[in-house]
Amino acid sequence: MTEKMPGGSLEPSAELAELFRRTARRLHRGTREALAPLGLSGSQARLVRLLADGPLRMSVIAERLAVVARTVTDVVDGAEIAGVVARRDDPTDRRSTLVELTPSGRRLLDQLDTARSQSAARVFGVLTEAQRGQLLALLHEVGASDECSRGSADIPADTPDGTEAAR
Amino acid sequence: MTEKMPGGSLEPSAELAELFRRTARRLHRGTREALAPLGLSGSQARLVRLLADGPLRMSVIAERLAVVARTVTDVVDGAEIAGVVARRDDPTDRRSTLVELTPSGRRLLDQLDTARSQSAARVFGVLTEAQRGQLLALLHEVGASDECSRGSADIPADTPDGTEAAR
DNA sequence: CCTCATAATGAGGTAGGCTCTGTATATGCC
DNA sequence: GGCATATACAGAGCCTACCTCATTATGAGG
Repeated sequence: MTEKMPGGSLEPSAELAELFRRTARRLHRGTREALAPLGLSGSQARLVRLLADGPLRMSVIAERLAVVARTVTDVVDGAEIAGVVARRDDPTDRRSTLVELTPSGRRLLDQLDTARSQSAARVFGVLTEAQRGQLLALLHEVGASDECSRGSADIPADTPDGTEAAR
Repeated sequence: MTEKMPGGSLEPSAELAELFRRTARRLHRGTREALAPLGLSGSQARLVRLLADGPLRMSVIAERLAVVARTVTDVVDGAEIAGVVARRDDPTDRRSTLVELTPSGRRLLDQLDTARSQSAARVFGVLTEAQRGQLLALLHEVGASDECSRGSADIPADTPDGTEAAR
């Protein structure tokens, strides 16, 4: 199965990866176009959605968005400039900062949802309801195996196994 | 779980998009890590693989990689610096340039294949063979509906009302 | 007080795209 | 032959979305 196939045939996993890449890129583009009129980037939009339920600390945001903390600073910076979120001191810990939606950010929530649904539908709309369910289930399964390979917040010192240590 | 359901406005497509994004990112990371020891970036690796069957014109590469022509210049630049491809004049058309693998690039093909398979397997390995087939079929279907979003030619600009035009 | 951990951020980098502009070269047409 | 147009590439510069490393506050514990 790992032998190469002259003529362009690919192994299932590799082809899967290729197709995945393409589709993800299509989604990315579509999302960006849908978001452009709202003045938000994709990350900023995800941040806004994340804050719909209330203020969060930067570090919590990092974890939820599965990015390193430093990245959150930039995302929040951008969203703050766009006027959709605001930083506020955490009264319980003076080291940390809370990020919350501004009224204008809150008003955007609906549009964000619409934009996302529309751009997603442009890609997945060709599937039947049942197929979308299938795809969803498969992706959930694939995603469920993701626990130690990706540290949203670091995993600095002791990697238990080290199979993935590449930095 | 991390999603609330605001009146059911979270459609399956949107969740699909989110999951897709995450998985694609995981793939991307894995690929990059697998490629790092070979000294290639992901684009460069795709280029090398594309050239396995013989030299190609820049414009053809752009089409196959689904990027704009200008991007190919940079990818080829990088791959040329890495010593895995070389530019050559097209004898049949003095306007165009052919890109071909160097011997060292050709030697990399196997490793590239291995790296890709391994990193893809790390993500999709949790699925059964049948599930992978299912996923592949679904992605093919999704991808088949593409056609008009690539930035190489087209865009007939037939929406003069401007409400939806993002370009 | 001293030390260590944690929270956020400043500085700087990478990958992978994009556009707009400019410049050869080839070819069709008058 | 001369000119317009299409093709192919490159320079310059922008973007998103990440990353690492080092630094500054602050908190917690001995």
